[in-house]
Amino acid sequence: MTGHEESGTETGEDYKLEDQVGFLLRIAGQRHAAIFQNLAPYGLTSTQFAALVRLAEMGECSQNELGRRTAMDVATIKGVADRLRAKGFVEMRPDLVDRRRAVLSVAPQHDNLVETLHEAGRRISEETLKPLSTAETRTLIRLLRKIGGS
Amino acid sequence: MTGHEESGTETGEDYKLEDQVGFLLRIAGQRHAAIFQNLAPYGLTSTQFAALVRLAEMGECSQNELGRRTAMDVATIKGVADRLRAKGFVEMRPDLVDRRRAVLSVAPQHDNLVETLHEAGRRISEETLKPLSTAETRTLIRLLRKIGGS
DNA sequence: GAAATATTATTTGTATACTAACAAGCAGAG
DNA sequence: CTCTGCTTGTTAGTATACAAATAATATTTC
Repeated sequence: MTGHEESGTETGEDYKLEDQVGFLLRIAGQRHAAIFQNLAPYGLTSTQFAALVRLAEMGECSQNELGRRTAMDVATIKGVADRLRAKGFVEMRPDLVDRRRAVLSVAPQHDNLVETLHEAGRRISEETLKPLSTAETRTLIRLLRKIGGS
Repeated sequence: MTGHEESGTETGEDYKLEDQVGFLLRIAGQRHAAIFQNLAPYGLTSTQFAALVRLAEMGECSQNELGRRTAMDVATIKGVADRLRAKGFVEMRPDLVDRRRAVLSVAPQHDNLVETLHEAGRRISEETLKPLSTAETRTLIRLLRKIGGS
């Protein structure tokens, strides 16, 4: 049942799953997720981390805008924001001007939180990129950004 | 509230979310998933596609082994296999030798399925890699394989 | 001001993806 | 043969991720 090479015709330029971008992207993402889980503070997941870092950068932000700035769907950012609120990292108050909006902000009691996050983030990226040289790292970042659409 | 640069000390080598591998991997994966959804035949998802291609390659295979060969967890491959069976692409029969096992195989009525899958797979990879040159493509594949752990 | 349009947040449904726990079966050591 | 350890498949729980639909509110256009 190994017959994917019936004859010597040119149609059989065999398709290798292991060489496809999508497959490799998934596997690289899996390894990164595993590293993240080991090194991220407070049990934050990768998306929770991203949303929190971005929110700290912006000070205050509506939920949907935070989603757009972290490449998350409206449904996804809702779940992430809910869990960040449940963990006490994020606060929510109604917007007095636009009554549709809820304004998110980082809970004030976490003062050096941002520094902790940045440091952890750097370690996580470093560990993920450990198999690469400095030049390769720069190249990978550049190419990933290109196929991501920017 | 933009204060992440309190002074001119060297601690403020600012952390850019957009430059982190994990963030870029997620976004690249999102774009690939969108392309996949547009070009994949029979409404197959990326993981369903991978499992099906691999199973066709192997002829027959236990569920767990198929998972290992496609980089999927036992819990993940179960869901994928269930959905492939529900769609009629995959059949399951008990293993007579090892009574724990269930042997999976591609349903026989889909004869040119593999060719269709390979062709679609090539188009999907091509579209995903469209922003890159041929040399860049080769480099990306190589670097992704490296950080994926092989 | 009223109507058409857009935005914000929510909810439902589907599909990965992992952990952890479990039962059943298999294989080797003693 | 029995005990131990391993593999196989299943289930439950948590967390992305997206589509699609909905309700409430803003904005734009006339």
